[in-house]
Amino acid sequence: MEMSKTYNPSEFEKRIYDEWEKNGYFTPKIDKNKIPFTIVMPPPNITGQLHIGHALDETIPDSIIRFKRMQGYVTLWLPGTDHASIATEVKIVDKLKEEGLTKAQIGREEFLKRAWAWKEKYGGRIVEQQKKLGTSCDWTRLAFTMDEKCSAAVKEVFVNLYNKGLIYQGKRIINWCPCCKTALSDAEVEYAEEPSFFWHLRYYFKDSDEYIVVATTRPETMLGDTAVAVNPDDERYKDLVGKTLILPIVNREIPIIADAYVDKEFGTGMVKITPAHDPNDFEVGLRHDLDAIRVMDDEGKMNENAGKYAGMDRYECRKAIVADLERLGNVEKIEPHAHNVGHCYRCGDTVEPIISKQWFVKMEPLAKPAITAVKRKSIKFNPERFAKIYYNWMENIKDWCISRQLWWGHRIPAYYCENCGETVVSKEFPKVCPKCGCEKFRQDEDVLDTWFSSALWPFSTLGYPNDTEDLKYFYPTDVLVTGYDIIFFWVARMIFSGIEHMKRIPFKDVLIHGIVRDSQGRKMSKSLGNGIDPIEVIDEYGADTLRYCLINGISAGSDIRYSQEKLEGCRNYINKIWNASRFVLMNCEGRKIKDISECKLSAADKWIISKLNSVIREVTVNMEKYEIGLACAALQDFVWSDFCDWYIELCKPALYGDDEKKKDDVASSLCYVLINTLKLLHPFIPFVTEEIYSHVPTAKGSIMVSEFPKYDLKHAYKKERADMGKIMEIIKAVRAIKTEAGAAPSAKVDMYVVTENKRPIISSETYFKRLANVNEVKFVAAKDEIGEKVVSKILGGAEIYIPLGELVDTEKEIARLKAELEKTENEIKRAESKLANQGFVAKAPKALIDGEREKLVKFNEIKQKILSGINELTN
RNA sequence: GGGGGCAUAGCUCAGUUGGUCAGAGCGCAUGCUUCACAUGCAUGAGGUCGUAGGUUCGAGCCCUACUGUCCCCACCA
Repeated sequence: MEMSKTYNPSEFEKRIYDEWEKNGYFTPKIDKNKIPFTIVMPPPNITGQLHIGHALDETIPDSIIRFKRMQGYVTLWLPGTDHASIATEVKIVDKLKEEGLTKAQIGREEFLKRAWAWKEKYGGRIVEQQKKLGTSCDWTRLAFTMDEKCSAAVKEVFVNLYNKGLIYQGKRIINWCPCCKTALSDAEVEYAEEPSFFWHLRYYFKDSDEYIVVATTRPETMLGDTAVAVNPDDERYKDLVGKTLILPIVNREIPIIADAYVDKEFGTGMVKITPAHDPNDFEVGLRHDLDAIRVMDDEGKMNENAGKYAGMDRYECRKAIVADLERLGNVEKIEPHAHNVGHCYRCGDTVEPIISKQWFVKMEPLAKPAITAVKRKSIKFNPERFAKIYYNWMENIKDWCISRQLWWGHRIPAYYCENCGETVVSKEFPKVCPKCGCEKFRQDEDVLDTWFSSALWPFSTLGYPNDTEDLKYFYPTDVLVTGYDIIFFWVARMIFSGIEHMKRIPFKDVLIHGIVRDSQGRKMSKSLGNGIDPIEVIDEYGADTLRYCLINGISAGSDIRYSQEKLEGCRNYINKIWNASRFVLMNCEGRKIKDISECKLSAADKWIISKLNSVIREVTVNMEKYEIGLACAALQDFVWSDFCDWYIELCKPALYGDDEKKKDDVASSLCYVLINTLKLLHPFIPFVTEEIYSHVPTAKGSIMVSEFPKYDLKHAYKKERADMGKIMEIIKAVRAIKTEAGAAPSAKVDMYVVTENKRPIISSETYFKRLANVNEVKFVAAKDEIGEKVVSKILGGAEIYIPLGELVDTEKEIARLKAELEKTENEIKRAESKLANQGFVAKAPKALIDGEREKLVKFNEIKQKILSGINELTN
């Protein structure tokens, strides 16, 4: 089948993906004699649709895995999806709301039924979208964080950590989202500065008209105050410690205590202490044995401890309390104040610090070896600077609140004896209470933080806790590719989990990428409406174009900008590849395509083979360093400039000639370069390369499982490379002469050459004819043999003269030569001053000094030639 | 309050261990209907590499300070 005239990706992408999948190319065959290469995919949420961030997140590892697969590794790219506890639950609740129902009304069992139905319905959607992108992951191993495998791992890990004392239940201050009605971990809270007020309140002493002033940003919490604290070193208040205050409105007696936590300099130096609603106050409360009085319920409404405010919403209550305090004369002043407020990362509601009984993971013992692993470079962050961010988090880590008051998720495997209240943590439902022998238990109502299961992903998906073949062969994985936004949520937790439970790091490299921004550098967001739907882009431009647009020119850790112009540029590049391939294949038709070792190769053939050889090395080296952007850039330069603009043009004289044998040789060389170029390109733009490859007569099978090109010293061809460089320089010079003189590029001209090395020029005459529209190449000993009306270009080692007759403007030519003279003289000056520098001659490497000397000689020669040229014209 | 990124041609960005490194793409100008491609070809204009010092024979590249800008972390009530 012929290749169609234009690049039309929609004609083949789907077909090709189906072929790959049908042939099982994505599924590795475990082979103990070969080296595995493994990547686990960051599991997208089942609530999600593929967005541009996913597209980037998946194109990078896909390029890496395709490269490694072609290099002969046994590659596994393991895909999966995440149950996304809160995100999914919120969606289900919303849907219930539309039906006029609540969670409580339908009950846990029915709710979970609906959640699973949701998963069945939407969980697969993103998978189909990933396939459109060309992701070469092993779908036979598709995992889900709540499938049997992963759930078994979660239970195993929970029980083990509990038995080691690393999971505990405690009543502590946690972040509470009144909207989602669940506890959150510290990582799940996002802080944003908001304009607010600083309320300065008067608290009177017991039986006195005197008062002190405390400042607060959350006046409603005063209902739960159980003390006022000052710094023990604060001379101003030393005498007040131990005195009793009367809490306004509530009329509770509260003491003034001394605690080092208080900053003397800030505010009034006196702090109201609310142990139930502030993490610091909670600590103070513990130290001073204060009561913790909760005044807010789980919905963010004031509770029975709030007296007459009970039932009010927290903000409503704030207003009411401030009004009441003002009326009572308890407000000293109110000043504007920018306040850092925590928000739920899922729903955006303001998070309340609330005292609550939750499950926690004790972090310090887990964090320590995880820090060491990175310090020792067992795990390497790329770019390295993200290791710092990681250390910063890990070294200051606090215990991880893992229980969530939700239904969708891994239910905590803790059971309470109905009789004596004993807690039993076990993988199975317990039979007998170890304490009282009773047989009745109820399971903890809560589920685990979504990230608890994500943390186990690199080994839970491979079969842990069972010692499976997969786990033995593929663990630890090789590289984790993800965005910097989830280093804390995910990367850090996988690292300590892998070390703790597998006794081995989960991956060797962490490749961090940035986020995709719009053309103006803004984050893509729903509210701005500047988001890009990757599926629409794929439908219009093809998956390869989108992929290339995302990875071309990226560097690790940096954000990238997406723009229509860039996208079109990438489409044009692929179109270029398409058409160059068409040209090669058209010229291979009916020809005898031989191995290049059996061909008589021209200088141009050897030149391109040598260039190809270099780019093979460059791509390979960069891909091994995960420098995808550099690999793409080097390749694009080779393909467009060397291969298309030069080599194909250099081949045309022979292809359009009548030497059939020569035509076979040129076609063979073109075909060789094309095949290897396609292979180099395949990891980045897999569809189009596969499609073209299928039309190449000498190519067999799928390019996806073909061997990646290898650098070969035999193909260095140093002499031909230098010769062709000279030829190309002359061609450019002739073109430039014509353009500058205002001659049409198509104007046939004679070319006079003064040179000591005629050989490469003689053998390249056809190139000058074809690429520079040269009539005839004539060698002369000196310029005066040519006559008047010539334009000259002095190159190192050759002088080029073109007689242009009437087109030669003597004045213009003199000016041009003078400009060139100036450039040359600058070069000479530069070289001279360098060589005059004692330090340079004494300390610089010899090759550099010699190079500088050679340059000086060369430019001096050129200078003389230009000078004589100017002289002649002036006379 | 800590920590980090970025600052190079009009725009978006490359510049690996300091020595042809001043680059690419887009845009711009001029010229091309040559049989792969106008989603193209050719030629060209454009930057004292944020500012000020320092190290070095030699600095976009290393060090220090500053300015601008973006981001992350942190309990300042």
